Amino acid sequence: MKKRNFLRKPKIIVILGQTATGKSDLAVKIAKKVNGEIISADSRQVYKGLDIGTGKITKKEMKGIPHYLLDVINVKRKFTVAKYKELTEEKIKEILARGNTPIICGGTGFYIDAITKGIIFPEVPPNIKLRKILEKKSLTELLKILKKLDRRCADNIDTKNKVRLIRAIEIAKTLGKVPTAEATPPPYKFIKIGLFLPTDKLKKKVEKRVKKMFKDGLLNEIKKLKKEGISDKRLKELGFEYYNPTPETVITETLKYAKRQITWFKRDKEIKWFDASKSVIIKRL
RNA sequence: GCGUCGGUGGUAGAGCGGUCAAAUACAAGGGACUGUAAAUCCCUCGCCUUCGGGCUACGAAGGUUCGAAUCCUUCCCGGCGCA
Repeated sequence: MKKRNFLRKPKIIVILGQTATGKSDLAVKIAKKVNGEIISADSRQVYKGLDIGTGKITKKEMKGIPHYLLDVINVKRKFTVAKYKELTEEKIKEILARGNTPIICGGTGFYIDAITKGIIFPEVPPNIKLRKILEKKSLTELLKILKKLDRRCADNIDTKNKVRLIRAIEIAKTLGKVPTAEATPPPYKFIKIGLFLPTDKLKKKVEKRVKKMFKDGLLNEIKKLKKEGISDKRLKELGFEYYNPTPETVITETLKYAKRQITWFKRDKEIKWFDASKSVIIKRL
């Protein structure tokens, strides 16, 4: 009995899915039942000061459950998946050491996969200077550069995707070549719970949520960011909520994003999906 | 009422005798994704298809022409100007 427990991989609960489906709520509920501690998986909630626009959970809503990977960096700086992976793996270990259950909760599929599939990122941090130079070049120019550095990679890359081309060059320049995709399965057992809503219900939920966002002072949040010296360009990067938002644009953009999220999650067959409008869930675990 | 400009695919909007099922953008649908990921990129997008093509389409009906979204006539609808 004892032996089997010892050999079993520690369990980690993952709650993912579309925006506005109530992931945070569910995470807190589950955390209460299983001595859980929550790690956010949201590429924007990591920033301090992006609260209303990102729909960040409030202190009150946390109901005393510890939350991590929220507010870990200044908006002026840039966060990356690799950093996310590093910090999250650290947190997982800490939580497990305490004898609690880590719960990863969020909608950024790439971040979740980084943890869950153990993606190994080549150790080449972004080179802003280089990127600035490369950005001015055309696709064919970039491809030519990459071809010289790493023929094989150039033959396989999406030649129309500038962002990817630039990153490949960045890696090849420092490593000599671009390593093939790598991953090591993490020593955990992930239980993936996906939340979704039927289109009409999602729409209503998003509308409600966006209205509340404006009522809660999204515009003030933006004003504050601007006062802190955040440029328009940066605000744009932070998402459609942060650049000249109106309730209409935010609603339609959110819905579009929700669809893209589904495209991402669809290919992960380990996810167990639940209709968030039907309040079943929990139980075993 | 007269004059004038216009009516094009889900929307906006090109085309103004053949190369037009109709540029482009957006919306929609599908997909990719290994350090920007709410990012970035790709495909499909009238109907049918044995993927060669076939059929129906640019407000409506006629007409001119070998050939019309494109020219003419009438009608219907909308904007503007004059009464």
